[in-house]
Amino acid sequence: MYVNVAFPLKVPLLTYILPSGAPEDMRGRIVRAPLGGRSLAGLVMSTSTEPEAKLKKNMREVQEIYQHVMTASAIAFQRWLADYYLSTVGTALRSSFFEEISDCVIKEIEAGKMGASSTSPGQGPVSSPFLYGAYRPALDAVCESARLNDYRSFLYHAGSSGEERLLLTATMTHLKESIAGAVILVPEIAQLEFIVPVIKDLFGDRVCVLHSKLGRKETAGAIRKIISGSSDIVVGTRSAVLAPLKKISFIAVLSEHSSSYKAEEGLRYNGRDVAVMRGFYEKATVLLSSICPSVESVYNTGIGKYVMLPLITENGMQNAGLEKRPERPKIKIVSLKGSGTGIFLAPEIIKEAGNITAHAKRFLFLVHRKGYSYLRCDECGSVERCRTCDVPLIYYKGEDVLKCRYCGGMHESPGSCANCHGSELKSFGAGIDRVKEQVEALLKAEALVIEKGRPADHVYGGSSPDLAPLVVGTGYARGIVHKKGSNEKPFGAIAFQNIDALLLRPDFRLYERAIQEIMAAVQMVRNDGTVFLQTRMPQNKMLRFIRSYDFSGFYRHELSQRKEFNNPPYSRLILFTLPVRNEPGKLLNEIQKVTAGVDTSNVEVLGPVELPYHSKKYRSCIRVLMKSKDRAALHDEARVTLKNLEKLKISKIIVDVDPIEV
DNA sequence: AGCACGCCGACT
DNA sequence: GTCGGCGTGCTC
Repeated sequence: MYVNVAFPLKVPLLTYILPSGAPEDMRGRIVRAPLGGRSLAGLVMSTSTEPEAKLKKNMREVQEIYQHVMTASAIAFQRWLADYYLSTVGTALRSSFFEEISDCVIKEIEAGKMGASSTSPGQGPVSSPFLYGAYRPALDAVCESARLNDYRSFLYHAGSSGEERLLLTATMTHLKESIAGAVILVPEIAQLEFIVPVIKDLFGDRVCVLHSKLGRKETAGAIRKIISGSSDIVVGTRSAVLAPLKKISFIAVLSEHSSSYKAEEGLRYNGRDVAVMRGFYEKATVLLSSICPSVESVYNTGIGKYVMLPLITENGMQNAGLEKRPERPKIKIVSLKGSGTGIFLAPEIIKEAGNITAHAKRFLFLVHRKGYSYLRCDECGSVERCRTCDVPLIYYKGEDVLKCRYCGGMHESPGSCANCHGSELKSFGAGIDRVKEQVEALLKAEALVIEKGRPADHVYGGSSPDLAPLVVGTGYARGIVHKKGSNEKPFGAIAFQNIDALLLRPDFRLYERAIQEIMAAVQMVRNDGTVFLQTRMPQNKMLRFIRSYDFSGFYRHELSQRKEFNNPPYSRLILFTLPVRNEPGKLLNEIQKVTAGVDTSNVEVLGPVELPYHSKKYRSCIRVLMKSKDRAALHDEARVTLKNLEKLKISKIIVDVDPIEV
């Protein structure tokens, strides 16, 4: 007997001889085997009676055989993971806590105390059961599927993140007796504090938490609980979807639209997509929910891949003894069209900000640019740009310097235009510092600035920043300002100072991002409040859909656009990025030769192109984007292309299947 | 991942 | 002349 073993390394499966007397059921077991000069734990992926003849001579023997850690379906899932993300099983295993698993298995064997521990029941539900009546149709659909013990995915478009959690807890309460293994995903660690206590109330000690900020020991502890069987309900961020549960009957993905589910290093998987596939392999029910679902997911409900759950009706809420769903905040388009170039805030918004703060409520100005402004030559109209990245440089007034947002390069404030040597360089456009300046001048009050990388040492009028009535911030302000554990909405109103900055980027997903960002802002505003969208293009179709919460109009229009330009979800993308250290001329040529070999009957190749790369070690990067309607053909061509690129041996290659930022 | 092999700069 | 830098290759 021979075994094909995967190691948590970037190596293919290796074949070993089994010692006589080894058990028959080797697949899914951990073994220890010699590799190079050392001995390493690996996973038996398959067995064979007759290996390739040429290997027979130098084949080595398995040294130690341990227990099973994976079922046949878990192995199939690992193979899919490696395959789909154009990687190796070893790399997939490494992302799937294999090292922690093998450590734990080997340690426990040595200590001689391996055995199934008993599971303790939870304390029972604490949330009032009558609430769940409102969710009846959605709830019934999910529960019925779960009881069938077969794979199905649902998409729930919730009215608020509270509703998302409510359907989840309702489902888990109803399925309490039948749930055997569950994974609940949230996009960011901060969200865990809202959901973990609720799930712990239901399932007690069966719950464990898994996220990337846990230390080595904590991760090892969580993995030990999971593989020993004492914990079968895992709540966590992206990586929790790979938790080594033996059985999974239910998977939930909250805020499924979030780009945080996409891994940006290592195996670049999308936690939401992996959740769906894991559900498929484990015959689990998958519940995706969001206050603003991704265009992909809505498309998937259209083609029958997911089931769209019915919204909670006003009627249903009344029948359940609930008050009518409160009014949502108003979304108002404010035109800056025709205003002077030095005006960054419409009088209407300033007036409302004064009004809001006068009533002891808070007002947030969201600004999507850093620093003070760009600099433009008054003579020739050219904007100061970064010499290496060719993006406009940002002027920081306080420090009197120009910085490149891309490479971080800093330049002394120039006295004259780089283009025509004109001496009049004027501020143009507004960043967060310039908006703060204008807010303070117009409202004659101090404003708090919240920005990533800027210490929050500013204490407003002697009290804590939590109370500052006027706040100017980037999107980052969301995480900071939300009061812990409170259901109260932090703001009376929010203004997107320049929504056009979100609508004019060269990315086919920009409208989707914009609506998601606006809906996230809506969640932070009191129901009687307003979200202002300041724009110089008030007739923009997307803004008009968003203003009236017309989601179906939005998705219909967006899908038709995606179809017209053959963008996802109507096509699939695979992106190769090759960072380069010096002049890429020659390399570019060689890559050109590789990509020229692609069979373009089904697959489109864009590039290679040289682009700036955000790193000190590398000067730039070369990108090749492959695109196709046919997923299988795309993967086949991409696999061949990757092999040929690897043959060049000039650079490391970053492979991104289903990239988000293109 | 580790460990070997291998080809160019500062040292006894 | 050697010691050692870490860039590429291999591990059943």
